[in-house]
Amino acid sequence: MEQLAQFFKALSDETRLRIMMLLTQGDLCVCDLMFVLDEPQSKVSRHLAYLKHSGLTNSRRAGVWMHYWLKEPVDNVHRAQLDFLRGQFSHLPQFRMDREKLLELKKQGGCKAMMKFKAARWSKGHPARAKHAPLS
Amino acid sequence: MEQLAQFFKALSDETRLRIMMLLTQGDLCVCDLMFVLDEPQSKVSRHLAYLKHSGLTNSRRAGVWMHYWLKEPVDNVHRAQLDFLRGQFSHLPQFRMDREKLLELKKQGGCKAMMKFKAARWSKGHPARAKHAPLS
DNA sequence: TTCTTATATTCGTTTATAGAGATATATACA
DNA sequence: TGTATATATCTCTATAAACGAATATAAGAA
Repeated sequence: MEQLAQFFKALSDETRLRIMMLLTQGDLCVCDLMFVLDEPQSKVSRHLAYLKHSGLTNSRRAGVWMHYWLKEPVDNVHRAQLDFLRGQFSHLPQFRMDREKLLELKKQGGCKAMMKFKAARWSKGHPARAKHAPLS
Repeated sequence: MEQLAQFFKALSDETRLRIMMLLTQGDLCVCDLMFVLDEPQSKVSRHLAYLKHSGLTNSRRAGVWMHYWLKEPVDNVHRAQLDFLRGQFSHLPQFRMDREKLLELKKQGGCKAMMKFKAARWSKGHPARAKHAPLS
């Protein structure tokens, strides 16, 4: 029962819910998620760590990138949980929008290309990066 | 999505999970739950209030007793949530034990009779009630 | 009215969680 | 060696939850 409660707790945060629904589409790296969720890196990373500790995801390093994906179910309860997520809620507006944004991202070359784009924008004076902008 | 996250949060506590599973058996009063869960009154009452605020239960006063039951689903998401609970987890050991204890309670005359029994025990010196015991 | 009972709510404390921003780590590349 | 990048972790702050104990409320009985 503790694991069931922990599963529910892991899904009780909207950011983690969105992450889990996105991971039903396949494995993703942190910057994919940063882009789709439009949330800061430390936030995304923290929630990914939470999901991993809850036994819902696995991760693997691929060079500089960390890839996360849904762990294979370890028992019938776990399997029922994942089926529930996948089957019942994918039509909710937020999840649908997230999926579309992810699709668009992939179409444009994935997060690698997108990060370059953002970096370019930021170097032109994005306030959160101003201190890293060229001095002249 | 907020309501989905709230549903998960409501079920992320083991006491509330046990209460929800017990309510799938029919409506119950607070003292039924105190007996089955073996938890103090304020704790049971607090979690019942939480479930009600989360939109998962309804309640009705019947004399001195408050009865709680599962709210009828208000939409398809809600219905899926309840089906999920009912369908997948009733075999887990804790829930099974709780159900058996509830059955036993009902067989013995319900919480009304049981409270009398406990009161009798307590008046003989149960530490938690010692201050209410007769002085001589 | 007063007493008892079933339940709700408040109080004080403790622990958990979420967040932003800063810093640390690990890999790749020059 | 650096240096840049992707990610993880830490620090600090704020808010939410959970708990037991105590108190309040509401209904019934005496």
